[in-house]
Amino acid sequence: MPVVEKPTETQTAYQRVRQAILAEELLPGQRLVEKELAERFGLGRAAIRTALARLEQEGLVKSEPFRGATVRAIDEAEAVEILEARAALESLAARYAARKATPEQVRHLEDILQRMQARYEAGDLLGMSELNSELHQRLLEIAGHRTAARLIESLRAQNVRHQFRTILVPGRSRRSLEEHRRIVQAVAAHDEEKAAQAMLEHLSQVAEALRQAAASDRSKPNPEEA
Amino acid sequence: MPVVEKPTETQTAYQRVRQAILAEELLPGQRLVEKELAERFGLGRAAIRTALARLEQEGLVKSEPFRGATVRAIDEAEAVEILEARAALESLAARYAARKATPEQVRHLEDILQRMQARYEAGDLLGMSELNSELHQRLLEIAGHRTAARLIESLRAQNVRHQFRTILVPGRSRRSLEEHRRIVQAVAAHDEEKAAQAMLEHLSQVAEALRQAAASDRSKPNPEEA
DNA sequence: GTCAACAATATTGTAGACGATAAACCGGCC
DNA sequence: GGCCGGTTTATCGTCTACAATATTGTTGAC
Repeated sequence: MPVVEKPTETQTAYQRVRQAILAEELLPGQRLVEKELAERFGLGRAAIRTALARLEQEGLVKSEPFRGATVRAIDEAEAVEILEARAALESLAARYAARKATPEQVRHLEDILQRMQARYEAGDLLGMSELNSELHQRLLEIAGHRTAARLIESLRAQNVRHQFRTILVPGRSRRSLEEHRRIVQAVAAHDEEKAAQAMLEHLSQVAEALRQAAASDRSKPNPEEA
Repeated sequence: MPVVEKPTETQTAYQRVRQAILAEELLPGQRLVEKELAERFGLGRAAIRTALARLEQEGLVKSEPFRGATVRAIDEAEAVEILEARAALESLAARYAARKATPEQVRHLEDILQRMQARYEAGDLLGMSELNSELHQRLLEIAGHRTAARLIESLRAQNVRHQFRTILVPGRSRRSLEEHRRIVQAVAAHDEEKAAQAMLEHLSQVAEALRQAAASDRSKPNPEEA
């Protein structure tokens, strides 16, 4: 019999609501009525309530007294801020990864890189983006810096809605591939300084691409967004 | 008549408990029984409950299902991690501060620096530490990077218990003064790169001092800690 | 037709009771 | 004396009900 610790309602509430926000089933600005969510997920209002409190602390939800909670809307300027903070922290993590990576871990990173290359050549930008996330995730694990990891995860969650807006910037995917290659090379060489620098530049480039994408959106805005 | 928005119980609960932890009235490892806290602060258990949830998300409290919450204990290794993360983020903030500081703001920074110098010459290490905090705080305000500011504040809160352990390291205060001077100079000169670098080095030095203090603690542990 | 006062409604904030769980306790057995 | 089983207790997790508040809708005067 597997030891399946029965999770408490509050925990599942937190995860379900969080997941719904990350999956964009709940959109920014949307009201989060406690009773509604309770029924939707088959949970009690108390559970939803504390979940919302935690999510607010995490920055995914905004709530005002007696007026309820909404999914926090993050505009372009803030998305850039978040990316900058991520850059600072992931740069730290990359430094740690360069210090601690084992040969096997390096091989794994290089494997991911190769698969990214294959997706790039196949023109599969979405698949590339997934591998991108996997690479960053793996670097965090190698770094073993739990404080940085926690913060980065939180920042990444806040930016889910903006994560795909850069991949269509012309030439971006090619440069992205190159940036990742430099990061992995530095980690493989245990060059801490270079790894930190490469990661910082990489995410700065992402921020720049996001600015461009946002600027292009402003000239021909997306009609889907009512 | 001033518009004193009557705060809700949950909000006051959050602030009171948080304050109590930061003031070290509630010590690491100490149990946080909901009913006790409710009576102590004259609030309902529900309010305390959500306050604890938020504080857990913030990293100040640790709680396990059905076993209650405790003030999270942060050991030396984690304190160093937290300082490193702070360094990365405050470095970013210093870069922004260098970019955006007005002449008046620069004067204010220099004023704080002068007062630090005075305290240093008077041998008033505690006063110096206060001005230290004020300087960092002021830099954050000048930077105007709210994402970084939020994270830094959270990290600083987690390290309150370790913040004074470095000031007795021999020669530390003199070097600290010099490090701050370099930061302010770089900001005054609007040299972003230099400001970021100076802040990174400063906090790395603090981390180093903390390691030393911890090592010295291990050779002759403090008898006060039962 | 517009605006202000007021009533009705929806939703959150708070209180208290009850069931669920884990730790502490107790008694019997070896 | 130490260990295992059940029992008790403290505390948390959840539910229900009610009070407080903001928002919406309605009425009436001008």
